[in-house]
Amino acid sequence: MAVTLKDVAERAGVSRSAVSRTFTSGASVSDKTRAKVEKAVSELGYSPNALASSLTTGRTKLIGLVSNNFHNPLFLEVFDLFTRGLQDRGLRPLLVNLSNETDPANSVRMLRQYSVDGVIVASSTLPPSFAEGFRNAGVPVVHSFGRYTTAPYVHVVGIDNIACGRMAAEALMSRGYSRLAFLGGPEEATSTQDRALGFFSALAEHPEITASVSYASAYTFDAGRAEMQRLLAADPAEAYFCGDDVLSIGALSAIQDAGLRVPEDIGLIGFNDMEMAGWQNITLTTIRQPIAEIIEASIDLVVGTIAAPDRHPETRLFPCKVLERGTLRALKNPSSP
Amino acid sequence: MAVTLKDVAERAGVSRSAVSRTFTSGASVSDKTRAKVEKAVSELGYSPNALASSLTTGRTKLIGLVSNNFHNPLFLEVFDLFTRGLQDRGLRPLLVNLSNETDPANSVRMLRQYSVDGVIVASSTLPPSFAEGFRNAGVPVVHSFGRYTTAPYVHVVGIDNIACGRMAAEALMSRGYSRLAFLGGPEEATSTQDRALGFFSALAEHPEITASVSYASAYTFDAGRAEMQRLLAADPAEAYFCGDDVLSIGALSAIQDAGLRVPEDIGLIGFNDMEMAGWQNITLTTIRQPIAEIIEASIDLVVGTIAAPDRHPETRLFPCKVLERGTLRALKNPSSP
DNA sequence: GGACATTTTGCAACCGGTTGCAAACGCGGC
DNA sequence: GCCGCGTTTGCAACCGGTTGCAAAATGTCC
Repeated sequence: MAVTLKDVAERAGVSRSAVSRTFTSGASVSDKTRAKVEKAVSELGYSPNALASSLTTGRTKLIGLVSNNFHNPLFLEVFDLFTRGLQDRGLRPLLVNLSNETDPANSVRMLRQYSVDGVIVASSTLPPSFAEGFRNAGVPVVHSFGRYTTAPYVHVVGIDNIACGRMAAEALMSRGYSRLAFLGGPEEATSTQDRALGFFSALAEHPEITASVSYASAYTFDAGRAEMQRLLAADPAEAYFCGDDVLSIGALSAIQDAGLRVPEDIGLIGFNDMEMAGWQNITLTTIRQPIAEIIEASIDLVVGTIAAPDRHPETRLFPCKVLERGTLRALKNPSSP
Repeated sequence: MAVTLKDVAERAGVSRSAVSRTFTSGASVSDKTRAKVEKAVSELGYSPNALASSLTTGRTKLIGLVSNNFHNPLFLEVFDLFTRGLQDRGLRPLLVNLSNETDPANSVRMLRQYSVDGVIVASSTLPPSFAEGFRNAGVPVVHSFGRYTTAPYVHVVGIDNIACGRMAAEALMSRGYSRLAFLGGPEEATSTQDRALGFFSALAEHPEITASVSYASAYTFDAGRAEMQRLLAADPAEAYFCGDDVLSIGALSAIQDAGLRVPEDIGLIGFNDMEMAGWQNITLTTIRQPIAEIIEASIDLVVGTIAAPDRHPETRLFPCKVLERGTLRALKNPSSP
């Protein structure tokens, strides 16, 4: 059915090796045979079987793209960038959805069966041990959107969540809010832990500022809204740093429904800068995570590690910045008290 | 480096065939050798190379998942369902992002090089010819979210956009709106064309109802908002059927910013029912597209066609229904005029 | 214990490519 | 025409599995 190397060779009247060599760059083929082969190839519509060749070359150009984040709109952008970035380098993403999978070993086994050249774990909620599973199996791996560690065991690309927490605290203080709060995602998410850490460490130097903390049950609209409703019923703070944009939008809707004005009555700063945060019916002030750079670096790292497997694990963190929109008051004039 | 069949065979003291057979169901192996093999397997940590076996079996269990829809949040749900559905059947999605690719032939070639068992084209904006490219190459293919045709050349799974357009028109009329309009997506999208067709055909029987039409430049928030602003500046209709939820939300924001009330001043019905449509700050009345069923059927069809390649191309359309939320007035009592 | 049917096993060929190696070739110089 | 050199070519082995086939082992029945 499918046309193979042998068919082409026979048609062109050359050996199979000759055909193979016309397809591998750097091999020695005379112009004459190359021409014969190319003629036969186009007549027959041949294209080489990548999987068969991977058997001998040991390279499949398959990259496992593993994630458990199929509910955060930000990740649609992430998948878009990953797939295009990989394609541009001639690599193919084999997508693995971890949503209903708890045992990393299964994914490791599966991806090894397909002898992927490398793996990208794209998730801020998976534990580092997950990516390490691949590393232990000898598969080049990068943990994207992962947590910073001083002694990394796998490549990590992401942001400094602690610094971001600090940045959020400073943004709120510099706008004159003094009763602050952190509304985190699930307490067990390392991203939430780190952001809380940074947030409160920045506040430590400002005893005049009060701050409280609470956690939504998930990085979702409903969880953010529910938690904010609970907070409003008690004693709400003046400004909130929310763990995530989706959460923020949920919180925002609760505040608006309560008849309070944003940013006059309550200020809000989100995290991620997903596309929707900029929509004119939301205009969420948020901290932008440079996902394009993170993804670019992740791909670079995985490609580099495929080429040099013994390469030292590396951590690359990218700076975030506050994106001014409509849910925080204007900056206080720094010269006035 | 990697442990192979041969290693296991030597360790277990049996032939390579014996090892292979313990892994293929239905093959005859004695309990004794199976035990020996399994012992060796677990000692060595062996797992069979799926790609090597695909060479002889002709099955890779790889499914090309092709899409150009990486900006509509609905498609994150779509990818989630597809990847999980495929995984549950032991299939692996090889994701192809068509966003910067115009020539279908490239994708066809690439997916054939990886000898995928089948392809799912998930897009409402790609022309039928795209999916046909795979069919012509002898690859089982299903066009998900595709357009209905009476003489299908490939499997198509989706909805009846014409019926949906009609449904939207009826929803608006039954709520007492009489100056209607269709605000479509890009005019060249077949989904938009069909919905317009249905919409206006339902209106044809009601001369007392007036209706106009316009098109946003894309299925995006900004495009919806911009087009609605333009409409508001002229002579806006009383109720709009929008081509898509994202578009609707853009339009909604324009209406609200203009100080008009929804649904009192202007009614709005969207399309798709993406997660966000149900958020309490949106509460968009919309027509729900049963994506879970569509995806389930798509996977069934591609699996079925892999098993029986000569199977006749089939079209499966699923019914949509209006989802009552907050952007249309309440139903008019049918007994009153 | 022997004849026969049934199961289990290993051999060897094959899937579609790649690649080391040695033979064949082409070419310039004598 | 012959020699020596660098290129090009085909052979054959190999990558990691599967599978048809015949031989070997096992089981059954008398």
